[in-house]
Amino acid sequence: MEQNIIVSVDVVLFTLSEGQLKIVLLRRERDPYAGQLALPGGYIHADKDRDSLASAERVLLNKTGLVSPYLEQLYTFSGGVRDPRGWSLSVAYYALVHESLLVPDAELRFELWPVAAVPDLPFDHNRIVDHAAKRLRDKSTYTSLPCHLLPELFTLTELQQTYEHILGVALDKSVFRRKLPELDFLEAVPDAIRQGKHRPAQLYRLRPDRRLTIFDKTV
Amino acid sequence: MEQNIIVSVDVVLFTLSEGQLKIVLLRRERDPYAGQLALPGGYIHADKDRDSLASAERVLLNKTGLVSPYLEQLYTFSGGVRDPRGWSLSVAYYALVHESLLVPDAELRFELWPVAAVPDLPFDHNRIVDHAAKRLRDKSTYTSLPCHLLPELFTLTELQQTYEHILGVALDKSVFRRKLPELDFLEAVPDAIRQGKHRPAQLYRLRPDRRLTIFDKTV
DNA sequence: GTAATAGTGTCTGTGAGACACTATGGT
DNA sequence: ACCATAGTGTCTCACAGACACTATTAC
Repeated sequence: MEQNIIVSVDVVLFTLSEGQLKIVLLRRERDPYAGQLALPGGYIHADKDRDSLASAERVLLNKTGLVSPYLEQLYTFSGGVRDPRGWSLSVAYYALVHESLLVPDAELRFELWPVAAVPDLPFDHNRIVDHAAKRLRDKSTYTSLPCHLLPELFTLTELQQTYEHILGVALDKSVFRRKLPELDFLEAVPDAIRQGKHRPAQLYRLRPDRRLTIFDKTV
Repeated sequence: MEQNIIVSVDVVLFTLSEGQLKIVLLRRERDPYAGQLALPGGYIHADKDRDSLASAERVLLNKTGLVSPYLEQLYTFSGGVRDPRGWSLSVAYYALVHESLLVPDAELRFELWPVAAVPDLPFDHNRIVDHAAKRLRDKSTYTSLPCHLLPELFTLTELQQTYEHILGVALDKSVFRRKLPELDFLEAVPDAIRQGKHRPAQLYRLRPDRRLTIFDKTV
């Protein structure tokens, strides 16, 4: 049963920075494509990893130093031509984190690139990024997914802007505020008020038991 | 780079029979679990298969003798405990065919089981079936997916009944007929009329360029 | 004629969208 | 006082749902 298949995971790690959707890329340390920017990825270790999700968590921790609160399997890419080493299969995941978790580190050198301007990547990583961005956008139209790009506490205006940045369209404030509470995946944090130059705003957080709420309507 | 991972594909093949959603199961010829009912599946052959989709097509052809007009990747299942032979990874696919394509064959012995009453299956095949059924139901609420369970030509009433069988709810005839044409994934076949005991019905077919139409509303 | 299925017309309530409005802070 | 942002009220149009209606066949 000699299959000679290279089995790995790759992770598309999204964050929102400077009002743009961005992903984490890092310079490959080894061949093939040593020195080039690519997605965080690595072999599945059958001796260490419970399953491919655990592999993705391990890769993410090793390469970016973080544990993502949201990590979901995206799609599996495979074939004989995607990796010069031979027939390969990669289970792709995508993750969402708030920018503050991406602390620059001398050891872990990663870069943030806008999804709209990702450079040419080795393997079929551009295809993976496109697939992930489409999934994120599609799923954001009918789920609470964008919450995971925000810090733990956030205002409704910030949440609305997050949806707008991902979807690329302006949303009506009144409509947005009417719909979201009905879906009750948010809870107002008592006495938590965002102070600013103007009228203070109520802070909300994602209900712990509602990490991904699916709406029956579009947002 | 000795990974010792068993890499395979499994296929959940759906059809509609006797007004019920059913799947194809077959008796395993080899160990492990020889003689037991399980999903059609097999190793990925790196020397033969272009990618895992090609593996799924080959497995389907070998085990059921058919080429499915609709075949989509479902999810990848993996881990150290799902197969007694060791750490394994299976890319699961699901397919939809009209009942007429499932011709019983002396060589290829497969059985049709209602999704609502699938027996205990080896590996994590019950989980795969559940995942596939959920995907089919979810996706049927906002896409033209159920078309693929019908023959090439069908009436609007048959299409409506197909949606009803999958979704498990009754739909209003008038609403259904108002919505579907707007989505123009169907075309009326000129002079093709279904004759029966009563008023004849116009026959439709899926537009070849619209194999999977995604609605912006629910059906 | 009746029965049965195909296919259409019409009313109504809900809710998305548009947008004007009020509220509350800083300066 | 004014500005900026937070947050709400209200009108309208579109459309899903309900259901009654017409149309066309077999008998």
